[in-house]
Amino acid sequence: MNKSTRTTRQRQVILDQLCALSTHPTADELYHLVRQELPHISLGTVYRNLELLSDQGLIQCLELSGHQRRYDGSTAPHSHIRCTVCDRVADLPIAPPQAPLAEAQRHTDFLVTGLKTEFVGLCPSCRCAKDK
Amino acid sequence: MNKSTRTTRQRQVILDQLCALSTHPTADELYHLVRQELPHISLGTVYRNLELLSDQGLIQCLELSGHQRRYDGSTAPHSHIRCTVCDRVADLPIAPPQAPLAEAQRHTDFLVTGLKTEFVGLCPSCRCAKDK
DNA sequence: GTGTCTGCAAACCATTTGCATCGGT
DNA sequence: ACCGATGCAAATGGTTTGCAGACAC
Repeated sequence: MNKSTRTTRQRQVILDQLCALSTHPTADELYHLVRQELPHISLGTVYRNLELLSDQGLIQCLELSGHQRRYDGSTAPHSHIRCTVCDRVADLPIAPPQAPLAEAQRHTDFLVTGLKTEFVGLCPSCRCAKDK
Repeated sequence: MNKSTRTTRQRQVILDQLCALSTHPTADELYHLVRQELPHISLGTVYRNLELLSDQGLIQCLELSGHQRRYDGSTAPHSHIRCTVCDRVADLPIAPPQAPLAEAQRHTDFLVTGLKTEFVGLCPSCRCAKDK
């Protein structure tokens, strides 16, 4: 049986704000946004709620190869692309590429359960900066 | 023109040890190994050399979704699988899965340059632990 | 001798945690 | 009233950096 959770104002605002965004913010970025509505919220609370919401499957936690964790309000399956220069992340509305898990399984003593993919590239502004 | 680099004993030992391993060690794991040969080496030196060697293309730096960076003495193209429980990483001697970069490009204003893939699963020992 | 590299220790930065208090139920 | 959640601040842990002395060339 699952632990019961309460609907606090903090949790609700965090979820609402995240779902209203398509920028895949870091915990800190979201913290600053939420603070405009709840000026006394603490960063620890943001972290705790993001973990809880993602455990409940209401949001998605993106552990891409960048330096900071990012969060996505959409839980529908889609891909992501990350800018190799500024680490910005965008959605890519195509299904995550499939891979031959069965073939992979033939080559390892690990139990193969999945594949994580991440497109990489240059975001519009880093792309322009580079052209100069 | 590239900055010149010197062949120090530290750099050589780090490279040799890493290439002799197939365990994809973290900087800290490698540090402890290297210390058996060079007891006074510092962790900072290990980090600096790993970065330098990977800039030179002599080793590969793995930024998988785990918590720590890992390093691979082999630069030949191959895949990796990561244990979701203990973060251990192993080689997978199959070519990295291809993806339709051109199709991805049609859906984003990023300049798509590549795809990073990472198999995930359970390593033999975490798999056994789970069976109990 | 020049300029890179090292060891050491302190700094950094994202994330986590302990604790007293608050507030949903 | 109970117990989960919060705010605060300190702790953690991986990685980076400043600096004075050491060493490769």
